[in-house]
Amino acid sequence: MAKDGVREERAANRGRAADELFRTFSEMIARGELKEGDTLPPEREIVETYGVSRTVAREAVQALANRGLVEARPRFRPVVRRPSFESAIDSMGSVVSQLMGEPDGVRNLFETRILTEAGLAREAARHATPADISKLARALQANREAIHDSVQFYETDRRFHGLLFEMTGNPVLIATHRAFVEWLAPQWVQMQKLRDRNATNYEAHVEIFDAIQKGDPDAAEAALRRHLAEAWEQVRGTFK
Amino acid sequence: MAKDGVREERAANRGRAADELFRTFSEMIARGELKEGDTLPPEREIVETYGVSRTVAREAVQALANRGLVEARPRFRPVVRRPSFESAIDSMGSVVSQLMGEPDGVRNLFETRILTEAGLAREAARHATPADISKLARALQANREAIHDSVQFYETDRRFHGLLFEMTGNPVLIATHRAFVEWLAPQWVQMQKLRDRNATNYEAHVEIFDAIQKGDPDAAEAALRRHLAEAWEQVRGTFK
DNA sequence: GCTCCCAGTTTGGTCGTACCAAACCAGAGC
DNA sequence: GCTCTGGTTTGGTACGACCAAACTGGGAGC
Repeated sequence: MAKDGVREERAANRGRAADELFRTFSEMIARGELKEGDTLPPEREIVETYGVSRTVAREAVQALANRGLVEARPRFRPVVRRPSFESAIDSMGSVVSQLMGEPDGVRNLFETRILTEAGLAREAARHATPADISKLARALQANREAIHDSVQFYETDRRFHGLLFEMTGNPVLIATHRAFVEWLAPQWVQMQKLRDRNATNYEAHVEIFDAIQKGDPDAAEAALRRHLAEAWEQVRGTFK
Repeated sequence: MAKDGVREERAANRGRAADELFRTFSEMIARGELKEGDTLPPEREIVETYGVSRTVAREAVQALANRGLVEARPRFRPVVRRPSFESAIDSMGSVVSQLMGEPDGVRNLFETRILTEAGLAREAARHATPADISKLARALQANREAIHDSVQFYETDRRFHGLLFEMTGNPVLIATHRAFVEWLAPQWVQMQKLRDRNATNYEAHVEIFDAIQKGDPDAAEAALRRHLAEAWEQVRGTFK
């Protein structure tokens, strides 16, 4: 009863041949048969190799692209991208941007950022190496020099906060920072014009840095929370 | 007229008609024209309304489904799902599972969990309401009663930790917990058999609870870190 | 021999039609 | 009122065709 077997398999798969093809390719990528930078076969070749229609082949490739496992551009063979937490977070992008519509969405995300970064500040205060400290010092210096250039200040601000994430050497956290920045950026641009805030924010960074350098987790967390809470007030202010 | 609009737009974009359609629908969802639970039009109707081929219509719907904006099942009209952080994290699932292949992937993720949960433990110690405390107490009680049933213990364990996330009332964090559990679960099942560990883990939970109840953030964090670090050792042990 | 250009080929994107199977629906027959 | 039944709806799949842009190879011109 081969037919029944096929039908059963289909039923188990919710009846989608494309899903099976999708799984086939993702497993190939997982196993390393398809390495980063490799290209998928042309659609017409997939058709022939796997005995499916081009419809199915295309759907599978689209699914791979949607999940960030391959990068597909018109008229180019899809390129395999080894999945990173970055690409994972990328795939959330469009969904998250929808959530930003509601004020609570922004608030919740920001709150999460505060919690995460507060933890990182403590971590930094406890485990920062001299090399970490000097990196932070340099970022702080750059931040100070950019006080009168809001665009530049934004960059150096981002860099300073980003260092807290990078110091862990944990790609998940590094990707998380990128996500925070990317998702919250739209809320930020509106307040970039408040130049007088730059000096205040720089001072806050100094406080955080000092606490980390002294190895005082409580002070580091407190300073960071003050800093971000203040930033939140500014964001919320431009809302209402 | 709508037809001409669509065609013009496409000409400007030089391709990717499906992306246009995708944006059209996601904006409808964002604006609330399509509410949670509503159904998308049948594919053949989309074809007619927007003057595209069924290929394009299907691709757009598929993209919506991949992003978790709609839920599509064979032979049923796609149902609109208001994007939640949960669905966003869902869309990362397949990518993340690939990353778990590398030991570092698991470690990095677990490290992130420790950082997050340590922060939550502090938060709980400082801001837990009597209601929160009693919820924790009940979870702890259930945890104790399940010491001799590993499956049940796993459930109550999960619940106890989950409460730390839920206490914030922040859906981002709640979804994060679900993600941690889901992604790390495969590493967990292998160690469920170590029944003697249950008692140890329960004791750790008690420590955490006590610290929270006393309102001692440092103790709460320390207890939680000890607990998770120990769990990590167990996971790593089953690896090598 | 080298460069440059052009026609033919590859490849993804779109369209249209056709058919299937499961779910749905409405009316017949009891 | 109930069940059975056959037509309709709807998503899934298959072919086949055409387009536009990128790629390729080889010949024209220097």
